[in-house]
Amino acid sequence: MQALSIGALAKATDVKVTTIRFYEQIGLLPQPLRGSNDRRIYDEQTLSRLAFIKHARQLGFAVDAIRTLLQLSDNPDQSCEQANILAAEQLAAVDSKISRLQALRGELQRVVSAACQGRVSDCRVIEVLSDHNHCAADHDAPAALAS
Amino acid sequence: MQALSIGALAKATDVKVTTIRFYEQIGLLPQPLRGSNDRRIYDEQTLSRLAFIKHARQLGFAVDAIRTLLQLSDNPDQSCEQANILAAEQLAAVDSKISRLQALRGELQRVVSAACQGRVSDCRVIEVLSDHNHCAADHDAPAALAS
DNA sequence: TTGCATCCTCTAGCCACTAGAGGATCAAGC
DNA sequence: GCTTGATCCTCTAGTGGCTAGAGGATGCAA
Repeated sequence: MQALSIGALAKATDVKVTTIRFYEQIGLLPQPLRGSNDRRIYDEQTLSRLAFIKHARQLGFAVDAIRTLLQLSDNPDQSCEQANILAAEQLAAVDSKISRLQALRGELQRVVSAACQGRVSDCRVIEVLSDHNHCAADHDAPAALAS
Repeated sequence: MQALSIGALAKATDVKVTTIRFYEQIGLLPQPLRGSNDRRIYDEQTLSRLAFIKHARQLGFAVDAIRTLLQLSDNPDQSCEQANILAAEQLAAVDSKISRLQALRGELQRVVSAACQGRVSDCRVIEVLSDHNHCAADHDAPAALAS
């Protein structure tokens, strides 16, 4: 059980120092011990917790979902039904994002293949963007997903 | 050439009133004429411009890219090379998002299919999240893309 | 005239960070 | 002992692309 500085924890988990402080601020990580110099001191339990958080974020879980997952993982006697639900929801969300992006991709592909060498006045890219009727299919991807 | 209120423009383009004002504020839409009551008055040119913006946003173009595209479309004598470049970049970005999400999906699929009926202490979902070594492949999707 | 819809401006909130100011402390080398 | 540079601290503000709400003015129909 060795003590880690915030920098060492950051290196060990590949999570930025500022992000670690942020996670503490929003309550994903507990308030750590402090040395006499006021610096944060972490143990390996926090390292595991941060690794868990990082992994869940990489899988696209929102902070609120991670909060729930952490709470579950802190109470091993609870039913894990909620964990299953959260994971299934996340899978569905990713699926829906993928299909939206694929529709988008088709549309963009058509825009790109219309590329021209001339002036804007003849430019198919601009033209296609100007006129939605050029579109083969509806594409209503919300900005947040598409960007 | 009929005059439109902001509400009418919103309805015609399916863009929210507040979003229209926001686009004006960040300079995507010009400052419109104002009636004696200080209300905004739009013409059909602005309607086209807003439709253009909306379409580009649906395709995932960032506001800065849209600014450039609009400037091109305002100057039909310019070369459209830049429009081609922007479209190609956007396609590449979407492609990369799709492949990251697909990697994610595989990972999540494994998490979900590990769903159990028992207690958290036996829960594969939590366990897989706890230990990155369970992962078949690396997945480093930045949060912004994955969420 | 009443009442509701629409409009106005301005400010703050969303998410998950990220960056920077302005300063304290530490560790290594001379 | 002194310098130098890395690391740490807190606090505030910025990112993108909106969205929501306060607090009020105006328009329009019954």
